Amino acid sequence: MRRSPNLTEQVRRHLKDQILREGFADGRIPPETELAADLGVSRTTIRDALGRLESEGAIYRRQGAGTFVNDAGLQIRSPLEEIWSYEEALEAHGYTPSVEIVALDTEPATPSLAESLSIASGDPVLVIGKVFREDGDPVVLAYNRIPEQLVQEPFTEDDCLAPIYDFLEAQCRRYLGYYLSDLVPVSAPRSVADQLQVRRGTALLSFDEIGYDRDNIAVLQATSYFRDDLLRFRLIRRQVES
Amino acid sequence: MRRSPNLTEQVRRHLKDQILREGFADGRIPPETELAADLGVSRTTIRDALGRLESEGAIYRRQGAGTFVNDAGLQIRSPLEEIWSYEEALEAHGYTPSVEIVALDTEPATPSLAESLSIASGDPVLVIGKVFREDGDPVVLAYNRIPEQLVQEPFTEDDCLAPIYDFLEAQCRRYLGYYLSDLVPVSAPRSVADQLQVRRGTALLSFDEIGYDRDNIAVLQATSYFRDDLLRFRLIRRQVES
DNA sequence: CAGTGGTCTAGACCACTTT
DNA sequence: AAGTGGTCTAGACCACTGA
Repeated sequence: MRRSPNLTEQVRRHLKDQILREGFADGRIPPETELAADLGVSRTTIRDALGRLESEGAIYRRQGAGTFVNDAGLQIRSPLEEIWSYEEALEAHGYTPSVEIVALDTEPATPSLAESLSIASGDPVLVIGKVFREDGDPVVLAYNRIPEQLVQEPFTEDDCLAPIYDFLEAQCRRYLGYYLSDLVPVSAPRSVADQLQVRRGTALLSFDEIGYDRDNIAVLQATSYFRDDLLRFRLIRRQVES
Repeated sequence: MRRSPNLTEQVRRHLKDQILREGFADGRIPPETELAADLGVSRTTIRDALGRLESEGAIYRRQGAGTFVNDAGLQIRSPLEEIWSYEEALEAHGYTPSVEIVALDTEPATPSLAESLSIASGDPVLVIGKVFREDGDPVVLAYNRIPEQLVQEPFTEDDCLAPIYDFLEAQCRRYLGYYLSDLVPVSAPRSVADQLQVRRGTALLSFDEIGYDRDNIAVLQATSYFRDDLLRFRLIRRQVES
C-alpha cells in the first residue's frame, strides 16, 4: 500500500469491498486494534476510514459493543454530499446510460446568473444541454452554463459529451471543488416535459447549483431535472451531539 | 473547557462563532499551530474541528496557502445531513413558527409500511400529523408513524407537539440515531394542498424517511411536505479524491 | 472485569504555496 | 526558504457494553 490515494482512503475502499462481498461474518466488523494490526496501519488511520464509512451509512458503531455492517445504509447509491457525473450515478443505479447534446449555444447572462457567477450582466455564457437516457427512456436533463471568458481552449461537440468537470479541466484549466446546490421541486414546463417525455405539470426534482473551483471562485451554473420514477435520491441524516 | 460536548465540538463552535461574528480579518483563519497554542489543545483537535467546519461549508482550506472563511457556504441554514426539528429549521430561516396537530390516530400498517418498520402487516401504528406555520402561512406538513407496540408511556396531545425525537425518548424510551431519507417531488394532492394552502398540483418537495434508533432498529416512518416558496434546502456537494 | 469504541496528545514527515 | 495544510504514527486514558 503506497501513496495516492492516501492510506485512509485505501483502507476505506478495502473495508467497503469486504463489506459488499459480505466478507464479515454476522455483519460484525473486527475490533479496530485487530484491523490495525492486520492491515499494518495505525489505529488512527483505521478510525478515520471507519468514520467515513459510518458517515456514508455503510456501517454503524456502538461504543463498548462493536462495529457492524448497516444493511439499510448500503442502499444509498449516489451520496448527495459528493459530486458524480450522471453516467456514474446512473450506472450505480444499474443503468447503462447514453448521452445526447440537446443544446449548445452562447447566451447573454441574465442579471441573476451574472450575480451568481460574479460576471457582468449580459456577458456571454456557454450553455451545454444534455439528456441522459436508459434504453431510450430519458432520465436526466442537465443544463450547464460557463462564462465564455473562462473557456480558453477550442472544443468540439464531443468534448461537451464528457462530464462537465472534465470539460472545465480540459477547456478552462479549472478544477471543480464543490457545488452549492438548491433542491427545487418543479412542475415540468413544456420544454422540460418534452425532453424527459413526461406530461406537462409532472412533479420533478431539480438541482439548481453553482460550481466553485479549488480557489473558491464560481465557475459554473447548472440546472438538472430528474425523472423521479427512474432515479431517486436517498441520504442519511444523523443526530448530532448536543 | 471540559467534557460534554467533547473538545473538538467545543473548538468547532468557538471557531464558528468567531466566523459568524466576522472575527477573522480578511476572512483568513490563523494557522492550525497558532490556533492549537491559543486554545491550549493539540493540533489534531484543531484539525478535526476545522474538518467539520469544512464539510459543513463554513470554511475552505488550501494546502500550503491557508484556511479561509467561505461566505457562500455560510448561507446553508439547515444542513441536510443532520437531523433537526422543524421548529429549529424554520427559526434558522428567520421564522418564528407555530405548531398545530392536524392528525392523531391509530391505523393498521400497510404492507409496505410494515416491511419498512419490521412489524406485521396490519399492526396498529400511531399517526401524528402536524403543520408548522409562519405568520399563519403553513410551511411544513409532517406525518410521523410509530408502531403502537413501541409506545410504552401514556401521553397527551401536548406531548405530540414536541419534536418527534423527544416523543420517542419520553414515550418509547428510544433514541433516534439517524434517518434514511428519500427526496421525492410530488404534485400536491388534495389533502396536502388544503393543509399547505396551495393549489392542487403545485410541485412540492417531500421527504420520505425511516428513522432508526441507536441500535439500528427502525422505529419511525415520516413523510414531510415543504412549501418551496417559503423553505428551500441547500447543500454542499464535494469532489472526492480519486 | 475484559473488551470495545471514543477522545486527545505530541510529534514526525510530506506536499504545496508564497515570498 | 519559510510557512502552510495533509498524512500518519504510537500511545494514553476514558466511557460504555456485555458476559
